Amino acid sequence: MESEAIIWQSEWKRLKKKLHREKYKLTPQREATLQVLIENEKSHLSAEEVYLRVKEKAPDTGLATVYRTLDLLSELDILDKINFGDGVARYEIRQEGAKHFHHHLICLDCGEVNEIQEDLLMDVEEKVSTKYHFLIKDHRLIFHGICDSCQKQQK
Amino acid sequence: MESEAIIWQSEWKRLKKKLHREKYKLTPQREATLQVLIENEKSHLSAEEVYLRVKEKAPDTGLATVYRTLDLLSELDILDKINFGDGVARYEIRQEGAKHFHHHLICLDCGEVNEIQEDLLMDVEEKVSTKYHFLIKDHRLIFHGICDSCQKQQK
DNA sequence: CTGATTGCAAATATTTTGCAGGGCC
DNA sequence: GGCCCTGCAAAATATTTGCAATCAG
Repeated sequence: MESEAIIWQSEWKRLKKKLHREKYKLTPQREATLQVLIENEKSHLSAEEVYLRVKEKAPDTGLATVYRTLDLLSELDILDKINFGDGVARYEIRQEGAKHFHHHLICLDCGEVNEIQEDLLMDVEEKVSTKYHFLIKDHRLIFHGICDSCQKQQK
Repeated sequence: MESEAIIWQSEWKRLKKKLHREKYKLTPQREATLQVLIENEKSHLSAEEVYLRVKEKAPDTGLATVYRTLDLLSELDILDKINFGDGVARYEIRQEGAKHFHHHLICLDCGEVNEIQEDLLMDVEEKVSTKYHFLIKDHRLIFHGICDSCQKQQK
């Protein structure tokens, strides 16, 4: 789809600019890592998985560098580092626009992770920050349960 | 406080019964682990931290056993295993009554973890399960931000 | 008694760090 | 040249597993 290519390009430019602005170099390894993350926007890749895909594009890349890059990109808020509780950190490109939150539905049956894109927590955040005087910067909301298709299969 | 002792005792009995019902043996190691978890209900201990406290009560306990016990107790829904994203699993006694949820406020400054006890997500869960046909079993909600006292210090 | 449970040590898994070398400005 | 960045190997951290010995029921 052409429009996807365009979106992809503008996303790409935005991120390159951001790196540049922060005085970090755009090395082939970082480029490959960013590409992988953009291409797998919905996949919640682990560091190891990112590494394997990066190696396809830039075979000499070391695992340590991938870790360092993922760290760096998280620092810059280009990535979100998430932890679903399985002991592996996962990474995904942060959506543009600070308040564009999304949440995760994890199926206890098939293990699939789905995203939902609404910000459901406006009211809740309001309540929490007033009541507990807590200045909210970010939130993580994960639902564990049974996904639609697994429910159907169980019948 | 006398009432605390009574609460503690009834909690203790309930858990012993649960283990027995499921045909698991109540070994000194498991007893010590449970005690530690009850005594530190609010502390979000890591496996290592549980281990250190268990050793005070039962010095010959091995770390592997603590891991195995924590796993077992999580299986039985006696504990919740939580992951705040720092690479360490943490454990806490599950409150009696399935729907007594609580959430966590993590301060990005001092690292303190506070709990809030309301169930804020009734409406949100309603929305999600209808809209995505997702059968919710549990949820995790974590807020990252700046706690009250750190906000004051920054002024 | 007998299988469940344990401690210990070794194995895994994940992530971080030290360091010497390479490349960009 | 100076410094950022890299790969590699080793270290650090967190957790799991194999196995012979032990213990709870």
